[in-house]
Amino acid sequence: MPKGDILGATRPLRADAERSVRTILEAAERVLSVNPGASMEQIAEAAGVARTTVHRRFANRQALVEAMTADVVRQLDDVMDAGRPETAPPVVALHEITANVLRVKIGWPFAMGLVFTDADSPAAEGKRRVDDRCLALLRRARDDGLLDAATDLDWTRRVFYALIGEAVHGPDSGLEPDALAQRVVDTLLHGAGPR
Amino acid sequence: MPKGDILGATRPLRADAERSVRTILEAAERVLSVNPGASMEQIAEAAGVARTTVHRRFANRQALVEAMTADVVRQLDDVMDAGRPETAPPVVALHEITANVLRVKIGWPFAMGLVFTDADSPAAEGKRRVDDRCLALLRRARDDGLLDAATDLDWTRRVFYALIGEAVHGPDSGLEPDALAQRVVDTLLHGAGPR
DNA sequence: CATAACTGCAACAGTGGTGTCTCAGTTATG
DNA sequence: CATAACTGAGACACCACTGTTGCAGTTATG
Repeated sequence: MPKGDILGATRPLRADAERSVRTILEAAERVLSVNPGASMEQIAEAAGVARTTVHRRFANRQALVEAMTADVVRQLDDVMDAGRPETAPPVVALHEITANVLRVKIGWPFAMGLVFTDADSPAAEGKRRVDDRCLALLRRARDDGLLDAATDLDWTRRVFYALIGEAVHGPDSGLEPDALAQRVVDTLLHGAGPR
Repeated sequence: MPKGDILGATRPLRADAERSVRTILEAAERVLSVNPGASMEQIAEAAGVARTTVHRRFANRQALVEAMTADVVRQLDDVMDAGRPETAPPVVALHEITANVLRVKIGWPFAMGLVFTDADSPAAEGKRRVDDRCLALLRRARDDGLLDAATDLDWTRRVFYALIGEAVHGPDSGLEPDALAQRVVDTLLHGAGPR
């Protein structure tokens, strides 16, 4: 009775089962983002599915959560690709990537939170890859004179993440991702001081 | 058998009991900052105290957590007072307050996290007071030309909080609070762009 | 120093979540 | 269309945590 998706050694799921998995993942995100300690029962209910079905697809809570973070990391990878951080002009890539990451974060706040706090999650190496590409982009930005030459890139990257995290909170979370991205990038580059 | 500290209607605790309360609060912070879902048992163990004693002082988990957040909010109040945000020069107050808040946050990361995420905690009105004073300080800073005239103060405040939150993470959390504060304020005012 | 307060320990019932199993009914798929 | 996969439902044992009580021994305090 193979449940884990550990290294694709399992036969592919039937189409409806695949759909179940998706539904459960999305319901879990909705429920856990409101109450991180919610029970499997509550998640199942939100997914419109029996609790046993959840356990059929995910051996335990941890497996479910790991699937969520893995999914989000995959989305982040896609988003990075779409932004062409290695080739596009730094400002453009920065804005593009920011807006798209915001989109992901708005839809998956819980999973994103985990990816960016739990250092020892199985999605950690994927996160590191994203970090590296982000860092490389910032280095390009600095070489272009967009950032101060003395800037600590690691700190800058963390500030960047923090700004993204902050942009989705509060009263302006309903704004267009592009508008939010504008604000984030502007703040990252210039702060709140006079121009 | 009065347990709650609700509105000081209870007889003052004996000196050793008072000490117990403190020990438990500090142990709870230590344990919960590592594992937010830790059991009362684990907290009691970390405090070097029987589990029943924890329950004697705090009716339930919620009461314990609320005591922690209340304590932290009180510390924040003190810190704000010490910074004289209404009278001292804005730059000075900003730096002073940042450094002191960092000190609090380093020692009480879990409770601080709650205060700044849970909007409906009983410490909410205390938090709002802190928010207001912070906002007033930023307004003074803007009037002094320290911030751009068009700056959205609410956004700036949230960025300020986020930067403080970020400063205590990562590899530099061991730095002097003053050095961290320097970095936070500098980033808040100028961002990462060229000067 | 006498008393009241505090503590540890052991035991207890209650609660809620977890993970598993079976089975009957439905649905996708070659 | 025959088969294999999937689902919901009910039931089950299990477990960890919670919150309370009683009691015997210790400690602060007037």
